[in-house]
Amino acid sequence: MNKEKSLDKLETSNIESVRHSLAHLLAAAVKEFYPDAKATIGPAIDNGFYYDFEFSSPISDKDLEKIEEKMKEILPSWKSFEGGEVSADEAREYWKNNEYKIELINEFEGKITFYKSGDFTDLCRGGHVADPSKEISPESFKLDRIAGAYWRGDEKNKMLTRIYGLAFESKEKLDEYLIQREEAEKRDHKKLGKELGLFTISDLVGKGLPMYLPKGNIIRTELENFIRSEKEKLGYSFVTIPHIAKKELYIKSGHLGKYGAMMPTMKDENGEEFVMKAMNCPHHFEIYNAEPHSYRDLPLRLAENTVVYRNEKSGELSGLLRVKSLCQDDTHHFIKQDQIQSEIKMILGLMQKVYGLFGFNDYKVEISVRDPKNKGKYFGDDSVWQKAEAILLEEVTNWGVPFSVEEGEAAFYGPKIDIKVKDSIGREWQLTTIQLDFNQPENFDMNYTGEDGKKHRVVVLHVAILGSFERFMGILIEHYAGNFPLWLSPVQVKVIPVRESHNAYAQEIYDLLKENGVRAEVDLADENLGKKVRQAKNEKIPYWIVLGDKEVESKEVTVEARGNPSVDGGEKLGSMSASKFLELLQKEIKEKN
RNA sequence: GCCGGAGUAGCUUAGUUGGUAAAGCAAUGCUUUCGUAAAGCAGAGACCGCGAGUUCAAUUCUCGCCUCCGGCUCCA
Repeated sequence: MNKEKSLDKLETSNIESVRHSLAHLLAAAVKEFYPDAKATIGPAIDNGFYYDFEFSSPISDKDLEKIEEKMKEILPSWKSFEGGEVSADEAREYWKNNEYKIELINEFEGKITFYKSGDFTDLCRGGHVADPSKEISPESFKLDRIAGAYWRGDEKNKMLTRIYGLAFESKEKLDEYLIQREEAEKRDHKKLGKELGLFTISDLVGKGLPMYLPKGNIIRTELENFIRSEKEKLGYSFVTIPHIAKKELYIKSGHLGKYGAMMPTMKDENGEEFVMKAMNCPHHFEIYNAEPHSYRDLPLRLAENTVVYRNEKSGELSGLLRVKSLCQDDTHHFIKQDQIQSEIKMILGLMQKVYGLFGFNDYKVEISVRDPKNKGKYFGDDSVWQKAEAILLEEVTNWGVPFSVEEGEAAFYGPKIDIKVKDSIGREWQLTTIQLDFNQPENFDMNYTGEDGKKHRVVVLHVAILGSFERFMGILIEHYAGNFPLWLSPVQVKVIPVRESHNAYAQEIYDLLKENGVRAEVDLADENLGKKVRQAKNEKIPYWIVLGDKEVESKEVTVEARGNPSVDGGEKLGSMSASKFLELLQKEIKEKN
């Protein structure tokens, strides 16, 4: 066991060396075609490597093929990586035409090292394979795509051209990855959303403004009802707010100063400026302040499923995952300081219940804390922060899941717990967020009367469990590959008569299902059974019932289930009375599994 | 916003070295009445993303714009 583990580790570090070595090879090949291209940096990444260049004229995808061929041509001549150390002056002289390398050299403290393979020398701290010609198979890597990337990741800097490559231990692993990626793309929520009639985005309405089609709206409504009822069980109070507010509200909250560019504004006939809400906190604060509060009222949890509007950078918008209008399952918890811990425990409990129900196992937990080197940019005193961070840490530790602590990622008003889930092509999206806020209670002067009869400051928790219905649904579509569990399925049962003469019985069964709250459809089309079954399967409907002479005579229904969607053919459940089937459906819908 | 790619019937795609477009599926009509992943036939359906320019002629070439995809940056 131990031995295996250490072997794995060795392999991992070896593949990193391979990927890093390939980045050098890529730069060498690029230099062959574009001698004046400036190579900047080129690290190994998860599935391969990349290298950023400044080209004097743009290159495109079509150029990748020849560069890849050149890499394969050079590879056999690379028998080693020879490293060495140089002085800063020598290094500056060698890379005198490359301002990017010069910038790096000027920043280096300590040794400056370079590595040479074949005719190509690069500034590099090391980590290569000993003999590329022997240790790298030309079949195990492939240039993937081309992209723009700012120098040092800063949008104020010049945009460079990044070439991404894929690299694995073997050709087989590379092929496997490519097939996997292809499979993942099939469950893309944008593609399935269209195929299954879930949502649409109209150019005329505007980009980033998705609209739910009837079937998608069923899923959304079910999600909304679900999260509402879970919150109501825990004693949350639901409220409703308007979607615009006077500019002054956001000046007071500080949002306008910080995020004004992302908040659409409008003027009324008197010239008064209103802002479309991009967050709900200030409205909920005003609801809190509408009445005096006693310590006996706390925790007070104001919840709402409500749409916010955010002007995102246009290149960022993507299907349901990044949009301009999104409905949050937002909650603001108004609590006493000594309730922070129990409240977070409760919220994490709710979150685990929700994630568990959907079978989300592949998520990342982050605790975002202050940047310890820059405490000044956060609100509140040290002791409260330390306490708050300790509580988050303790609660997440108790939970027992792996997590990372992200320094400097806290909100200016407090630390937070963020949960990120991957989409079908591996990108991470934040869903749940739990934020501890000591700033806005001061700002909005939010108080309660304590046992001692004196005024005390409340603490606010900003919480969204699903995050936004849009993003959650996007992730859910990909997670289930469109095969939603029964309770979420837009169409739960399709009634399929074998021949026209069975239509009346089919209609009768359909009516029965509808009357009992089952979302059913009846397929009366003039088509053969095979085609109707095929359609039901393509529509990813969980159950369909086939009705022919046999069923009409026995007064039963023959039930088939979608079963395991990855294998052909449904799962035949046999014949039963309609009432028995209805009972099974209602049980499954209720249990939501 | 920036870099690269793309936009042809509802969908998936073909095509034109410049002469306004082809197919399958879907939809419609007729035939067929069928027991488990696509029955047959027919007609219809396209300002070839939008706007300019070049040309006798532009879906095709050039420019601008819009939208989408991947990436960068950002993300209360």
